[in-house]
Amino acid sequence: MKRSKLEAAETRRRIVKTAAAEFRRNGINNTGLNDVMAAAGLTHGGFYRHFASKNELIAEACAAAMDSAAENTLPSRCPAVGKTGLEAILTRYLSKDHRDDLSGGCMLAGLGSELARSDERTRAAATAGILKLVDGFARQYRRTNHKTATQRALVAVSAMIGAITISRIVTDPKLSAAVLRETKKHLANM
Amino acid sequence: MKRSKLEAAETRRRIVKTAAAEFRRNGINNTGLNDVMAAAGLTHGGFYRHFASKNELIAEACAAAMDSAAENTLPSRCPAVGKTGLEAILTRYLSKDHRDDLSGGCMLAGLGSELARSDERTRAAATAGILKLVDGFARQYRRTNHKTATQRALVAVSAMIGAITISRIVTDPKLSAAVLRETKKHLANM
DNA sequence: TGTACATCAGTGAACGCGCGTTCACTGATGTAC
DNA sequence: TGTACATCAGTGAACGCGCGTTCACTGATGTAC
Repeated sequence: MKRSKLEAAETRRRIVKTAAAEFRRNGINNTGLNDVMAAAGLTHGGFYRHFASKNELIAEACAAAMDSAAENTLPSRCPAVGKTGLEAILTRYLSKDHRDDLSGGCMLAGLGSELARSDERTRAAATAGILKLVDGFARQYRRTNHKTATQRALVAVSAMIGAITISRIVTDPKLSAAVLRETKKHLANM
Repeated sequence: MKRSKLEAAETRRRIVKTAAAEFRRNGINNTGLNDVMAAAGLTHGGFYRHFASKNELIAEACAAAMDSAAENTLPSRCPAVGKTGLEAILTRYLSKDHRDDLSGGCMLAGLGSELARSDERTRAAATAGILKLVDGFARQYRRTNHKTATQRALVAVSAMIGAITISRIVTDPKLSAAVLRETKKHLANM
């Protein structure tokens, strides 16, 4: 049965949001359209009323996940007392909670090597998200000129993503915690 | 037709080595056993004479790729004149050549997010490789006590893997180069 | 404002395809005498 | 050392399954009069 335009737009948004979570939880390649549609409370047949292909959904889900990731680095979302914005970001990003939260965590850490093999559109969406992240991070370096701050932020974002990735691979819990702890310590004093 | 034990052992080694390259080139999930066996000059039917499952091959290929990665960080393999061992490692690892060499490059950078979802055996093999890498890297910090050197190496390895991953995702060549350049500069002065 | 019709979001079955895995078979290798 | 037989590495066809994609259908929504 046909739905109203409003309902349909809402459904589309729900599919993208659900996909962003499912892709991060199980990997893009391990997540079928059936899985996504079922998790969104739909049957898989209706998928192509909203998207031309799985790749289109991947690109949109990537953009959506990167937008929410960029929001997370906004200083307004880091109101912890007695900490600089930078420390707050590092504490949250390099936490065990983030490490253990695949579906809600940073898409770059959760899907990094799969994104590197994705098509141009998906990688462009990821690139835009990375730039937002880097910019938001650079703004935390007060009293530093813009160029230097951006350079530092590039390194910091790389290290953060690498640290979460390694902390998820490693089978030794102490090593996993050490990677997060040392990376956080290092970046806080950068 | 049956092959001699020597030939069979050689075949097995070839399959593992081929798999390590194919997995890195196309991703573990995107690489079928058919692809691996064909690239090794065999038909897929014989696979189960050598391995119990694809997961067994993944674990062995991971171990093999990590061993060769660890060898690459040995100072003996970095004989560049006028550079410290650390600089030589950073220059090679954070190069465009490495970024563009998927099948021969570091498995952690090429398959990071897929490894994080792999089974215990594969992740244990990756962990052993990471420890070797970290240890080899820590040894480059002469005149630094072992604990501090290891902590620095943990951060450096995280940043290196993150930087290669991001440099492969990003669609802007200048941004890609900047990530490598800045990460290298930062880690060299660490 | 009410009516008749076109649209199209969502359903559920079906498609071809490639995957991991199994199996009967072949024939050279390895072994027991 | 030679012979007879068991082993098993590799082949190629086949399996069941899940995937991305397509399609006929349904019936509420949106539109034209």
